Amino acid sequence: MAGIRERARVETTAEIVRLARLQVEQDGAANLSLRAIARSLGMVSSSVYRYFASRDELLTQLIVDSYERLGAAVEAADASVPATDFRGRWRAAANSIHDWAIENPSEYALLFGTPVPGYAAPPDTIGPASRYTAALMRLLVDIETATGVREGVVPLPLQHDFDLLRAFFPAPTSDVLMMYGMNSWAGMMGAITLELFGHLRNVIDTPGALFDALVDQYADLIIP
Amino acid sequence: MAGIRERARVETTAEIVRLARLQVEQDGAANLSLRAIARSLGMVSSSVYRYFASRDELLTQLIVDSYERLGAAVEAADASVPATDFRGRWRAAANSIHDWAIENPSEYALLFGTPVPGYAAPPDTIGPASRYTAALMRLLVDIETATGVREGVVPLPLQHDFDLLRAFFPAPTSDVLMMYGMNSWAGMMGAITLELFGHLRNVIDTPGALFDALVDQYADLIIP
DNA sequence: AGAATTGCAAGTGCAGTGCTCTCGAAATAG
DNA sequence: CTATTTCGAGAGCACTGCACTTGCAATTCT
Repeated sequence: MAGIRERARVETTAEIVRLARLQVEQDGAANLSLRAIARSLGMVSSSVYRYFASRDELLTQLIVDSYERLGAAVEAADASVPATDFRGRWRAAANSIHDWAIENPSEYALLFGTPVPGYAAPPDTIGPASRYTAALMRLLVDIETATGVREGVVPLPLQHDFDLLRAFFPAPTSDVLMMYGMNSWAGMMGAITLELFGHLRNVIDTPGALFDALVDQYADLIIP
Repeated sequence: MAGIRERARVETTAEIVRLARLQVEQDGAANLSLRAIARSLGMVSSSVYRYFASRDELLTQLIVDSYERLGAAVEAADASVPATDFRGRWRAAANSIHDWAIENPSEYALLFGTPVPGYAAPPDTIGPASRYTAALMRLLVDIETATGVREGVVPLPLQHDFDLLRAFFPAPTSDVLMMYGMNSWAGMMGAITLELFGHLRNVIDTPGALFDALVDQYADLIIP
């Protein structure tokens, strides 16, 4: 059952992905090339096609992998704090995203940077892509379940959007908290993007401190 | 004095930039090529070097142009509202960034998306790059000049960062307002980036409404 | 009229890209 | 122990480049 062939396939696939990630890191996702991977693998280009049907399929694999890793990091961070310590959970989750981005800048860029021209993400990516946001959403649900529903109104079109989002989660969440969640999500991703893509240079010398301070402000927003 | 040559030079330069922008739009900034521009211009590649010393210089010009246009849009929006209507000014400025991004997605991506691999922005870009933020900063200064200084403390490292930033502006601004400004900036850019790069798909059907709602929340933050 | 600007041709020196097809050697399955 | 599947290699197809320099002639400016 082990299968020397099966094992070889797994290893080669992993090696291809590893080299592809390296290539994306150095030349950007737009210049990912199966031939170059084959070359550094000491293989012939056609052989790589035994493992990935196309360049785009390989790219999709890279994206899915990165989303999964980010999602796992957020889930682990969230789980590492007592479930009722909402502020701690929020801080841990937010920091895990920030840390992951700083440690894997090219992967963050692959997920949240400029889309690759000519590449359209297939539906397979939707699930993995929503893993980290689902973790954040569960935190919101937990907060409101414990502390009571928030009163307040959001603009009508957003009410509909939030209704659709709520459908995917066990306990409902109020419009206001969802709105605060959006605020925090946008701010968090914006701060990371600005930092990682160099827009805080000559502006903020301690981006880590800025991020922490922002996360605290978001905590005040989502936790009563 | 008109100078047929001078005029031709200006026109050709503009045409090169126009075609370059088109190319960036279609294939991404990483694949910007002087040869391709020369081809669509009906010129020979070496001639383009009479106008731009290198590919990177052309790219820099593109970036500077885009920053200037964004800056001009924000300044115009800010100026189109009575100076004392702070909420109106904030809304106008924020919306002008959002609108500009939606109307010029590839330019927004060029400025705020993944940095071009192998390209380092020269110092010439710093000035233009800070034009739109300077406009926002002036709004903050105006707000605090009119409504009084905010009390409150921010983490120590940020105090230093804010001190350096303040040095560039006539009237000082409180740490707290600066912090709220950072919050709004990050949130705004984050929301636009998420929308433009497709991360709100399957999440929010009315991104415009979300942006407006966020801008209102930021207004509550920066305007007493 | 001399100087500067511009475009062209040609060249240097470097490459590739994605993807398909056939064929033989090996590993597995029956 | 044969039959099937798997996989790498090689060749090939269709498509093309890229950045940047040099020498020369025509045009425009001063």
